[in-house]
Order: sequence, then structure tokens, then C-alpha cells
Amino acid sequence: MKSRKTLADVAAAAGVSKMTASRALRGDKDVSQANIERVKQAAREIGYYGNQFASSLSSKHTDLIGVVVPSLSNIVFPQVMSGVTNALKGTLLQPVFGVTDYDPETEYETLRNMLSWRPAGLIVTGIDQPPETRQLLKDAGVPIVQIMDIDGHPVDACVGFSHSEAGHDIAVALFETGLRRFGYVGRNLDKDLRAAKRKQGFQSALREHGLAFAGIIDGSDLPVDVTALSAVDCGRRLTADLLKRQPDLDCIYFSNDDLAFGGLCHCIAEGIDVPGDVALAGFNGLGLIEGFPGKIATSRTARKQIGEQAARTILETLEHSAAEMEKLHIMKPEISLGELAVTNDKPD
Amino acid sequence: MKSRKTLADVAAAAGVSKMTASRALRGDKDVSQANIERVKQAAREIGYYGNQFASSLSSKHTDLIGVVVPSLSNIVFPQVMSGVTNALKGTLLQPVFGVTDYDPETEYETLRNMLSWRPAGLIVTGIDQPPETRQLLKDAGVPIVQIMDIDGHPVDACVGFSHSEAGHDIAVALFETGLRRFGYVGRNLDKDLRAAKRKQGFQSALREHGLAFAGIIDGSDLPVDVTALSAVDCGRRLTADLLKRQPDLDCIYFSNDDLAFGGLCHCIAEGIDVPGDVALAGFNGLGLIEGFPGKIATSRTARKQIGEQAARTILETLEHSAAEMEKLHIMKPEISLGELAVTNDKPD
DNA sequence: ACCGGTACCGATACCGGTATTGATACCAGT
DNA sequence: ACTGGTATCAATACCGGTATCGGTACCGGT
Repeated sequence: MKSRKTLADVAAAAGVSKMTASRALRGDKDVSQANIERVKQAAREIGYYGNQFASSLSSKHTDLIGVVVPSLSNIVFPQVMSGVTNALKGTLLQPVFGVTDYDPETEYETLRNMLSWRPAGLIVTGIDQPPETRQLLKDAGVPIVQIMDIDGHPVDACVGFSHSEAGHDIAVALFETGLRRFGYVGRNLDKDLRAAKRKQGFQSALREHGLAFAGIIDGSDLPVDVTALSAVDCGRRLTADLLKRQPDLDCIYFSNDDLAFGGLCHCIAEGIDVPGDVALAGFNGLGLIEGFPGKIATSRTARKQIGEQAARTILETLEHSAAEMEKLHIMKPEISLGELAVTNDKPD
Repeated sequence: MKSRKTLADVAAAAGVSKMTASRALRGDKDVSQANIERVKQAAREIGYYGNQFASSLSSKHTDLIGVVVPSLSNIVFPQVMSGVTNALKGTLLQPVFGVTDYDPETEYETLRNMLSWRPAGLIVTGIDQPPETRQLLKDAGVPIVQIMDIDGHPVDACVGFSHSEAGHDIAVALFETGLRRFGYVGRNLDKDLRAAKRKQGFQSALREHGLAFAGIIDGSDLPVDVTALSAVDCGRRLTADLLKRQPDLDCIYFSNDDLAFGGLCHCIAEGIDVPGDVALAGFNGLGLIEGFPGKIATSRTARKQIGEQAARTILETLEHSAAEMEKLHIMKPEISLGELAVTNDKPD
């Protein structure tokens, strides 16, 4: 393979200096129209495309925005990534994604790696990074935006909402429709801190009314390895299990919509009326629950918008460079009770 | 914020030369144990993390594998990305993702951009790139793996399966269970070439039996803007529409599982027996159809494995550097007929 | 004819690492 | 004592761009 074309090749082909070629290609000023054409033509002819390493090394500047998410399996995060991509479209900036698998160690390594790329900004999922990771972010010297959670102390900017509040709020809303015997279904709560916060928020709301979960399943107490199942399938099984143990529940709160949807599948298969016999509540407002409109109560989170806002926050911080920006963007989820809302006279 | 730490700082702190520091940090040989410790210690103390630009520029070598997918909204592609990430874990290589939104122009730009990063390899979704893009890939001088489709001429290596064959095969399988009046529901076929290939494969199988689709809906003939809907919701509406126009269908083929699941939701809501009154067939074998086991026939594609195999192919090509590698990996989807299989083999 | 201003261009010095080469010290073998 | 080999380190020359700054040419004004 012949060696790659460099700027010097372009310059030679165009009969100008490297510097002029560089300026012409970047649309910098101080180049005559004639030379611009000549250089661009030459570049096209020899099939030249720049070398970001050399460019970024020399200019001490990149167009990269690092985006760190915990998972790709949960559709929520690709949607956030979509939002970021969206908001960055048309700007000079470009997202680079990293996945942590909900593992703090991997997260730390991923961030270190990203920083070695000297990104212009960083978007990180979650707010509860371990101290060492926080320090890394603090010292990074670039705009940092933490997303999806605001229950805690952000390193810098923050876009998201309170999960404990979200859990609390939907518990209250459900309670007000007259429901009293609540069950809970979740999994991976040890890893998914935000799901755990929702559960805890839900519980605290129950406590305020002198209630508690009448039944809890989080997957750890089951013989099957629920982590191997798809989320929907897992929800189906855990719901079956919970209802067998506690047939008198009138509402089940799931750690997310996928599980809740699995629960709905179980109920439909078993002829259990939803929400008549038992109400189901999930979290996120995913597209899949629209298959059975109104059956599942949920908190609709604005994933895409959070991604977009995070990206916009970075952009603004970069432009105004000032520290005087809006540091906190709360994008509170909207509660949707579905059929529960109409079965009760209560105003929403 | 003081200027970033460089290798020179580390070297100074450790009392050695830049070169020794470099070798020590990279685990290169020719460094005494004492100095290795000293340098690593110094690096940790002053919070040093390398500069990939300088490193890659100097060594003419990167650890990047570019991965280009058309979309993040379709869970299938994040799963492929997961597979790639997985297979690369433990190696020195690292994936970088790009999204094209099914737009050839964006794809070309994304690839150009990736190439300016001199990646060690490239994984590209699809096989039908326009000539200019193909040329770009050919001249890239790095291992290229095209994935998800083998109906065409790969630039180099290829991991996936034939979509037209997949459509053909499931049509045959459905036909053999006795189904005769087929309908089709899809959307975005102009963009999603692979879905179009499946439809065409399905049609050709029907033709072989003297049949044709008795009804086709692809969303373009509907008043509502189906692109704005979630896939499941869209499937629900299009199915409703199709069945209103053609109530006598005994099977509907959907362009994917999301739409098919929407169809199932419609049927359940309307009390239509599946697969008794009408059978439904989708594509992919997504987790969500496990919510109603056996209700939807599908072709289970090995997304994650395709991602893994693609990554492995790159790794091997890089190692053996030889051109004599297995260039084609066919990962044929497995047909799952669900309840249809039972009603055919042994009637209850 | 002289001067200041503007448009354009190129030589030079890096950016922060790594490959390469050469130097030094020390040791075993003869 | 001398030679060759090994282990360890440092100096130097880049990698392929870009920032900087100092020219040159040409213009209008006086």
C-alpha cells in the first residue's frame, strides 16, 4: 500500500506551500480565490483527507464531545445518544460514545481514555460517580454535563430529573386513584442506582400514608437467572411469581416499562383485568407501551430532549466560555396514569 | 486551570528522560524495574494521562475501530454495537460509533471523518454503498467488514445473511403451514433497503406458488405521518387499516418485529385470534415478542453475534495481516413459527 | 517619489509523543 | 587485561499538521 497522502502532497500538486494549502482547505482567510480552487481541486484529485491527529495536536483543539452511557441494551440510552447527535448536527462538534456496562471501574477507564483524546466536552450518565472519577472530571478542564439524574452533587452542569421524586410522585398519583396494596418488581437494583432511587422514592411516599410494599421481587430471590432473560420476558415471569405469592395486590410498580410490559403480557395471558384487577406502573414512557394504550401507568421521561439539552449546554458553555451559565436543567417526567385516570374522578 | 501535564512533566518528576518515561508507561522493554515504578508513581501523582494525538501521530498507529450504523432508534443496531464492544473487550482496540440516519450522504461524510482518524479497521452496516463510498472504503487501506447483509458485492469481508433469502424462507415456512392469503405491512422501505429485500424475497416465494400479497401497506398511503409514531404504535395503526381493507387475510408479514408486535396489540384489543384468525410474522426475534410467546412468527437474527464476528474478523485480519482470511461469514436467521408450528405438525 | 495599508504567501517553530540510534556501564569469557 | 554481549538510558529526528510572523506586491493618497 502506498503511503497516505499528506498536505505536502496536496501543496506540491497545487504548486503552493503547505501553509497555503492548509488555509485553503480549512477556509481560512488570506488565500486568493484562485489558490483556493487550485488546492481544493488538487486535494480531490489525489484523494486527500486530513489527519486529525496532526491537526488536533498542532491546533490544541478538537471537535469531540465524549458521551458516556451505562448500556446499549436499554433503548433509553441510544435515545439519549440520538438526542445528543441531533443537537450537535450542524455544529462542528462530533459525539464519541463510550459504554460502561454499569461498572464504575469501566466508567473510570472509559473516561480516562476519552480525556486522552482531549475532548471539547463530556457528557456523563449519572451523578454518583466514585470520588476518584469525580476528581478526574473536575480536573478535566472541559465542560462536564452529568445527565439523567439530579439527586446528588453535580460536578458541573446537570441535565435530568430526580428519580426519587419521580418514584414518589407516581406513588402519590397512584395512591390518589384509590390503590392501596402495592407490589414492586425490579431487577439489577444493585447496579442501576437510578432504579433503586425510584423504588426508594416510591416507598417513602407509601410510608407517608402509613403503607409499605405488600410484596417485593427484585429477581435476586428467584431460581432462574433473570439477567439472562430479555427485560419483557423477565417482567412476565417475575410478575407471575409475585402475583402467585401476593394475589391480592391492586397495583404493581415496576422498575421500568419493559418489565411492566412483561407484567401486562402476563395479565393478558391469564385473563387478569388491567387496571381493574391490578394496576401496573412502569417508568420511562417507552414506545412499546403504546401497543396497549392506557394500560400501563408510567412517568414519561424526555430522553431525547435530555440528550439534546446536554449537548446544547456544552455548546453554550463553549461559546460563552463564562462560568455563568444555567448549571441545572430539570426535565421532570410527566406522569401518565392511562385508564386509571378516568376510572377515578380525581383531577389529574 | 494550569496547562495539561505532558510526558516531559512526568519525566522531570521521575528524574528520567522523556523516552524512558514513555517506555515505562507503555510497558516497553529496556527500562529498569526501579524506573518503571518511579515513573508510574510520578504519573499518578501529577495526574498524567497521555495525549492520543501525539502518540498516534508519532507511532502512525491507532486502536480505533470505526463502526457505522444507520440508526440508534432501532434496538437492533445498539445490539450489534454491543456485540462489537464485547468482542473488543480485552483487546487493545476500541470502537468508535457513527450514525448515518439511513442517509448515504451522511454515511459518506461519516466515513471520511472516521478515516481522518486513521482507524485500524472499519465496520460498516449494509453492502449497497454508492460507488463513491465504495471507492473510499477500497482505498482506505484498512480491514473493512460490511455487516447485516450479504446480498451484493462486499468491498472486502462480510458478516451477515441474505435478507431476500430470509424473506423467501419464512414465506415458504408460512405457506407450508397452510396459509394462503398474505398481507404486508412495512414503512420506510425507501430508506431501509434490507427490509425492502425481505419483502421482495417474500414476494418471490409467493410467486413461486402462484400467489401474491393480497394487501400491502407501507405507510406511504396513509394520511397520518407514520414516521412520527413509535414503531409499535405504527404497526397497530397500519394493521388496523390493512385488516379493514382486507378482512380475509390469514397472515400478515411485517417488515420487522416492532411493527408485528403492534399488529398483535391490535388483534388482542379487537379480540382477533392470533394465529387462529390471522397469523403474524415479523423479523428479528426481538425480546419484546417473548411477552406473548409463540404468537408472532419471526426470523431470529443474531445481531450481537454479527457484531462480535465482525469485530473478530477485523482482529484476525489485523493479526494474520494476510489477505487469506475467511471473507464471508453467513449467520443465517433461524425461523421461529411459534404456535403455527404446533397447529401444523400435530393438530390439537 | 514616498508612504502606509491591504492582500496574499511561505519559512519557521512548534504540538507531545515515539522510533531510532548511539552511548554508557557492567559482566562473563578467554 | 581485553573483547563481546547485555541491560539501560538519553539525544535526536521526525509524525503531519497549524500558529505565528515576517516578507513581497500592489494600491491609492499626497
